[in-house]
Amino acid sequence: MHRLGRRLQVPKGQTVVLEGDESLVVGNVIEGLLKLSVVSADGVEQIVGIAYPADFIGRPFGPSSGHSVTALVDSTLCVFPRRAFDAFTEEHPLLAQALLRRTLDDLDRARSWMVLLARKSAPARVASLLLDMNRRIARPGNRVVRLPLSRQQMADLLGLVIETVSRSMTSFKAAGFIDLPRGRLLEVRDLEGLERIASG
Amino acid sequence: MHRLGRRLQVPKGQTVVLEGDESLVVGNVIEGLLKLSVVSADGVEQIVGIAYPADFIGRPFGPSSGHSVTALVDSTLCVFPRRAFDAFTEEHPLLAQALLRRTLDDLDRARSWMVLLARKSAPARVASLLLDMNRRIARPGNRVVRLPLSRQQMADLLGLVIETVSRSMTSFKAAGFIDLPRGRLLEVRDLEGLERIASG
DNA sequence: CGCGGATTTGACCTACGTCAACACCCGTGG
DNA sequence: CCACGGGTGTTGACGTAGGTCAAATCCGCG
Repeated sequence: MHRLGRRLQVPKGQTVVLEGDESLVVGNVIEGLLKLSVVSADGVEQIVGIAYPADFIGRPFGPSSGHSVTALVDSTLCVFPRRAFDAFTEEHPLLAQALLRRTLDDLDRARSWMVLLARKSAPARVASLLLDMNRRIARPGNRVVRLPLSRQQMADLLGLVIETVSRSMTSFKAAGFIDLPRGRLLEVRDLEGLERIASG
Repeated sequence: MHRLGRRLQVPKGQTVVLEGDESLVVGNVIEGLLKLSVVSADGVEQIVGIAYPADFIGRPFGPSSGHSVTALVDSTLCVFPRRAFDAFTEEHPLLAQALLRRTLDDLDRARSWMVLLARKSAPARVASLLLDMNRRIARPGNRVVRLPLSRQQMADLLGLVIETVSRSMTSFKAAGFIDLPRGRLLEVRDLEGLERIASG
C-alpha cells in the first residue's frame, strides 16, 4: 500500500484540501501537524480537528470535503490520489477495516469535543487543550514544550476569542499551574491543578 | 446480513447502550428515534447525536462506547451481537465499506454540529434544529409536525438551557416564522426567515 | 535599532444562565 | 361536569462569563 502513495512535503500555512472541493488526495500524516477547519459566511474560522502524525486525512468516497486541511507547521504526508484509493479499498478489505476503526475513533473524539464546546467554561476549555497538547507533544526529558498553535488558533479551536484564551492562561500562570517563559513556550508545573480546572 | 440480525422493540426511554460499557449490540434503526448522550460528572446531559431510521448505532471493535443510546420514542431496531458482527465484517468487505461511508458521513455531521455549538447564537441554534427536524420528519401534506424532543432535550442537544430555547421559540412565533398551536406541535410558516436566523 | 505582528491588559457591554413565579395541558377521581 | 395535581412549558428580574473595542507591551526579524 505504501507503494501507491508518495511523500508530500507541505510547508507551514499551505492548504492540502479545500473546504467544499472534492478531496483530490487522501493520506496519512507522517510528521507535522495540520488543522481541519471550516470558515463560515461571516469569515469566522472554526477549527474542527487537529491531525497529528499517523492520523488519516482527506475524504474518500462520495461528496466534497466539509472542511479544509491546512498545515500548521511544515509537515510531511503520505498521499494517494483519491480515486485510486477508492478503488484500492475495494480490493483490500483490511484497508477498509483499518480505516473504519480510525474513523470510529475520530467520531468518538469529535463527540467528546462537542461536550467541551457545549458545556465547559472558558478556563476549562483552555486547560483541556493545554493538557492535550502537552500530552501529545511532550518528549520525556524536557519539561517545556513549544505550542504549535498561536493564541488565535487556540481560540478558533476552542470556540473562544483570543483575549479570553490569553486571560485564562495568565490566570493559570498566576495560580502556579503553568509557566510561560516566553512566546509559545509552555511548562506544566501542576498537572493535577490543571486537570481540576479542565473538568470544571 | 439481515439474517444475522433480529428485530428489537425498544420502548420510549429505554437505554440500549450504556456509556462506558462495551457495546454489546450494534445495529440499525428501523423506525423511531434515539438519542446519543453523555452525562458529565455534575449530572448535566449533553446529547451528542440523534439517530434517525436507517442510521447505524453502537460501537463495533475496540473499546467501550463513549455515549449512551436511548430511545426518544418507541423504536424498533435491527440488532446484531457485537462480537458476531465484528467477525462477520472481516468476511464481508462490502459491509465494512458501507459502514465506513456512513461513519465518514456521521463524522462530517458531528463536525458541522461542532461549528454550531462553538459559534452560533442561541436563536441561531434553535432555528437550525427546528429546520433540521422539520426537514427530517415532515411528511408531504401535513404542514404541522409533532416535535419528538421535549424542550429539555432540545436544550441538551444545543448546549443551552431550557428557558433560552423557550424564549427563542416564542420570539420566532412573534416574528411570524413559525406557529406553535400547542404543546409540541410546530408549523414552519416562513422557511426563509428561519434560515436567515439559523445562519446568523 | 526599529518595524509589524502577536500577545497581554483594561474598561465596558450584552447574551445567556440562574432563580423564581406562573400558565397550560391532560388525566384522575369526586 | 368540575376540582385538583403534577409535569411541561413560558415569562420576568437579575447576575455574570465572556465578547468587544482600544491601548500598551512583547517579541522575532531584517
